[in-house]
Amino acid sequence: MNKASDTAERVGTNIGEAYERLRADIVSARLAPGTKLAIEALKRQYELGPSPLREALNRLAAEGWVEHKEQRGFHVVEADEARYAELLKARLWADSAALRDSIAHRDHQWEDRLVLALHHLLKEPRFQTPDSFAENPRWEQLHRAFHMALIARCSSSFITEFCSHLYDHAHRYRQLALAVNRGRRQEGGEHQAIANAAIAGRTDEAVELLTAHYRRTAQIIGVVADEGLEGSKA
Amino acid sequence: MNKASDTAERVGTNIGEAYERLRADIVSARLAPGTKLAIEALKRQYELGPSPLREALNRLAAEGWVEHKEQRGFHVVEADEARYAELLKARLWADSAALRDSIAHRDHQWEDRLVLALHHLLKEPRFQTPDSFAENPRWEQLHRAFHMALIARCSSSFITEFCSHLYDHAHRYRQLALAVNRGRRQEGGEHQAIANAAIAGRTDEAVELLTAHYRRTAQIIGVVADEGLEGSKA
DNA sequence: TGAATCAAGTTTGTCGATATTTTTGACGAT
DNA sequence: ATCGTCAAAAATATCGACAAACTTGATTCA
Repeated sequence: MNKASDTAERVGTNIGEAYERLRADIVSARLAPGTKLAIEALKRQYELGPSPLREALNRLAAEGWVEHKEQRGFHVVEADEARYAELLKARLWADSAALRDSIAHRDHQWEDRLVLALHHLLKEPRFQTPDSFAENPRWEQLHRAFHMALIARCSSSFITEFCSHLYDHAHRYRQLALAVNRGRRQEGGEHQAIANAAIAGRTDEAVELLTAHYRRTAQIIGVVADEGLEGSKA
Repeated sequence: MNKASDTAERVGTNIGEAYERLRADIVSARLAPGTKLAIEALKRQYELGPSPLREALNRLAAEGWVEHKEQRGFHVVEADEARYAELLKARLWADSAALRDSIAHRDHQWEDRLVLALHHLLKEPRFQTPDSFAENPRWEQLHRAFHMALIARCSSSFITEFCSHLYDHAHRYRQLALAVNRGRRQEGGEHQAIANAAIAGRTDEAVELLTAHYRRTAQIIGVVADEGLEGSKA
């Protein structure tokens, strides 16, 4: 009788719920880096038993969201500048490779999906209200969809999944920065330009624009990690 | 009283044991692709309770070793040629990038570690007995250590961990192939040549040799995946 | 014969309780 | 005061039991 709501909410199992909610709370920075995730406390907060929570935490640990030390519980993984620099390097690299391969394998279906993703993204306002600093969650969702659409035709799902993974980790840093930085990014048609180059098959240009896009984001977040990884460019 | 052995075996927690053993059984192909991993059966086989097993399975699911469907349990993930092709592409790309960066950041400590890893690898016989097809597990361990030593100086741990992950998945395919193929690979000094080029700072040559090494392995395993990923070379 | 239905059996997902380990905090010795 | 020791408290890891979901196989109807 703990699913007492009257709305039809057949979401799934409790472990699924525990996983989704914990993950969302970590990525959105509602759970700060380093926070201890004690089972007893989580049980009260999420109103779930220990088993679903522990199983969810194990999955999150494997995905790099929480750290697990035997007999010492789970902690939200730290987020410092050094880690962000490593994340950015991996991202510049992985997304460049994925985009190159995706463009090389492009087809009409990919193109259509990309055009739509861009269209929807451009229509959506980035911030909740014109003068708030809180991001519009719907925008974030469309932003993610756009970036995934770019690399959708990459021929190795290991790589696209890796990119997807890195995207989420980067998103966490963006959210963490928002809580401090309160800078409001204006990206003047960057997404449009990337999509145009990709669709036209101008691979080098598309990759260049995409990496510049990431580097600019990184600068706003406030990390100087411009060295880049050797060989990330063609 | 279930740790009744008299030998001092303080390995750790049960979830650690469940994780290690399940993982080892999957990677070594003792558990075939597609095998159902029913909790009740595992409880008997590994003599562990359901909680450690479920937690371990959740971690393995996040790492791509098992698939989990809600209310339908866990299965060892399938291993077909298409997946192997995608794995190989990711590997060619990721290891090339990691090796380039590692060489760019090389130092004496890295060099020494690499030389030692190579030395130990060359000393160890590859197969258990001269005419068996079963690989020597100690050799496999040293082989892994050698490949990790190559990319150890890569400046993004996200990438090295990704490579490490891909290595293990590739290892599983190697083990699966051994059960059928029984081909005995002779690699005439390939590792030596890669290490030499890397230490000498001949980046392009080292990457070339490494990718050739992977492609040759793939051919032996029997998959034609030579297209490669665009942009994997400098 | 073949498809659909339904009940029995099996398995998953979940909880509460418990043993073991870690952490806390008080106490006393240097 | 500082350090070390030890007991009390808290937290983790684990188990066994149970409810809900899925699977199986027998039975019925066309």
